[in-house]
Amino acid sequence: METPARRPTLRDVARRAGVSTMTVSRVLNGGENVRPALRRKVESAAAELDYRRNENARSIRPGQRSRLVGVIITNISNPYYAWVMSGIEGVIGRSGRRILVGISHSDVELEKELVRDMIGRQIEGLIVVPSDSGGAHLSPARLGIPVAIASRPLAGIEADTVMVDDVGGAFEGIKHVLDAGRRRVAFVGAGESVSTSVRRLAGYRLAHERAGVPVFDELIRRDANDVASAETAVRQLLALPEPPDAYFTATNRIAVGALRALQPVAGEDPPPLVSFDDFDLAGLMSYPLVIVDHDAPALGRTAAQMLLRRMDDPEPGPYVQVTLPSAVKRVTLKG
Amino acid sequence: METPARRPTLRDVARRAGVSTMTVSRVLNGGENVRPALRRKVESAAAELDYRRNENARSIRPGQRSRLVGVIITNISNPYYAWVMSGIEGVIGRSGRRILVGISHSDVELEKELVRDMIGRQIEGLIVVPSDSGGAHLSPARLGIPVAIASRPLAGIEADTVMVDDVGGAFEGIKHVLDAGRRRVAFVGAGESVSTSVRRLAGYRLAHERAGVPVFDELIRRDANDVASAETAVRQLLALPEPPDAYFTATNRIAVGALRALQPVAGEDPPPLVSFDDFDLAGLMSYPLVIVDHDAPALGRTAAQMLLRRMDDPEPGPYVQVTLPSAVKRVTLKG
DNA sequence: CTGAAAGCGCTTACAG
DNA sequence: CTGAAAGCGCTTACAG
Repeated sequence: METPARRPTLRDVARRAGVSTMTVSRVLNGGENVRPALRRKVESAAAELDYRRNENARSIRPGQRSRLVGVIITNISNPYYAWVMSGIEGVIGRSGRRILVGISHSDVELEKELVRDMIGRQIEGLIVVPSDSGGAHLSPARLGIPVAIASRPLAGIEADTVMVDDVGGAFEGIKHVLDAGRRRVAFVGAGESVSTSVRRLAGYRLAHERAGVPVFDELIRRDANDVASAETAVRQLLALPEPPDAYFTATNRIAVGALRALQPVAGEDPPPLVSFDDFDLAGLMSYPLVIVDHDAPALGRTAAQMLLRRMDDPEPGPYVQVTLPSAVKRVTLKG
Repeated sequence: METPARRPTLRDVARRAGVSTMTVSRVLNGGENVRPALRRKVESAAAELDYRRNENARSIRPGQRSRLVGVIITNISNPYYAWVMSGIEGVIGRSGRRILVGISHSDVELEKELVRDMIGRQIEGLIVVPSDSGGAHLSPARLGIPVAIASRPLAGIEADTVMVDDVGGAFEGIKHVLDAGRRRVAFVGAGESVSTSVRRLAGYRLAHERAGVPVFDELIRRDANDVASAETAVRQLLALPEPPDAYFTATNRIAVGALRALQPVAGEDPPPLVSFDDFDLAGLMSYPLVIVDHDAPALGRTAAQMLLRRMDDPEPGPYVQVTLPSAVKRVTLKG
């Protein structure tokens, strides 16, 4: 076993180079106003010791920025959020900042605790895919740092927000199957606490209203959150006396579950599936599909850009709300 | 515009509660040996100010732990790594620690920079899916903190390592199609720098050797890293004078690309596809598949557990190398 | 049970 | 160009 190996400090480097700590600090911060000879001495002393500045110590001085951004998402194992994260990381990483990541598992209490902890770690800004529609604990005014909200708008919170055109995308997708003559379109999504689902349901209703087609409550399932619960919900819809003649699924995970239930029993003219969000291999499925898609990495990139703008600019102006487009991307219905 | 809002400090709380900073510190650290009356005063002062301790300032004292773990992965948009991350997060989060995340994009220089930066931020431990097979910069002895390597073993590095039984899984999958009479099995994977691919190729060769079936170099493609490059490689294999009668793909992303090339031209008896890694909807594909699977979250969980053990135990003993099983999980070949 | 002093690793004025 | 002093927000001994 080696000894606990205290990490070298500024002072160690100074001692080794035979200069004051101030000179080392100057060299580390760009080396302005330091004689080249001294600078070289310091640089080689630092290299020999494998010295790495303690960023935490540095950042306790007021005015010093931590170069740390907090990102809280609800769920990392869902590929959709992984894509959002990828978009965030690209922008934040390129700005030379690091990411402190937290997973809320859609639990508001955990989300609050994550925020508090991150604030304690001196994040300069926060990007959140909120676990709920409420949330005064996410207010930038209260936290004292910029906040960008991704994916869902938050009631009564002043913060930059980016989301997807859920209503418009769902509307377009549903319209597609209504135009094709379908009259009993099922909605399979999550409950009222998931505001993307709420808005996609609004698009569903709107499309029916515009087309003058009645909505049947028995076809609306709001208890599907993942692959398994979606599969169950669709099986139950299939068992109705008068089953749906088309399906709308509010996320790609729900679409996967729905397909597991639908494909095995697909007959001559299977009820088409309208999926909000694309998924791998959608293009190879023999099952009739309408894919409503949007750009998940762009959601992350936009949130990150809004955050950086507000972090860098002391007078960034009023909060903005950006809605990214979502539209029917691919259709594999016959005819 | 509100004022820049200096965050409240220990001193602010002390002043408001009419006590010394020491008393506040004691209350914050559990409240042992503080008169209940004072403790309550401090607690309400802290609550009123919405005080949050500056963890960075706290952690500069020697002996104080940062409760921060670094995680570096090569790629976050690949669902496989998102699953690994999910496993890591579950274990680390439950231990009350936070995650500083870095994406190396398989770039060794960026990986080095990320490590250096994270060390500067006082991480207590590091989990890495390495971008390459080398890497003295990942040595725990050099870094002075525990390191857990996930997914690929690193030559000449003393560190806890967890990986998947690549050789065994590939062997079993290939054996399956050789037993079914296939004699020209293509290998589609990445190059020598991706050691999982290297080991899966070893399993491929071993299965051929054991079965006494020759390996044809023209059927081995090591230039597939993602969906698009895999699709291209398989198209070129299909154009060979004597095309393969089966395919092995080294990852699920490669499988998706291969399917895009194979399914549209599938005839009577399409060449079966052996995929290392499961993927969504594999169970619904009409294309003949052999799925070799392993537990990606378990890879992350195991790495995190190995790291925590070494972080908490000053004498954790010699480094361990854990190999998680991988086996044929599902077969949709006819007959 | 409570607090004044010293110090963690670094940087910001301020002298020279 | 260089460094001694003071201080960031916190905690660790040490007195009382």
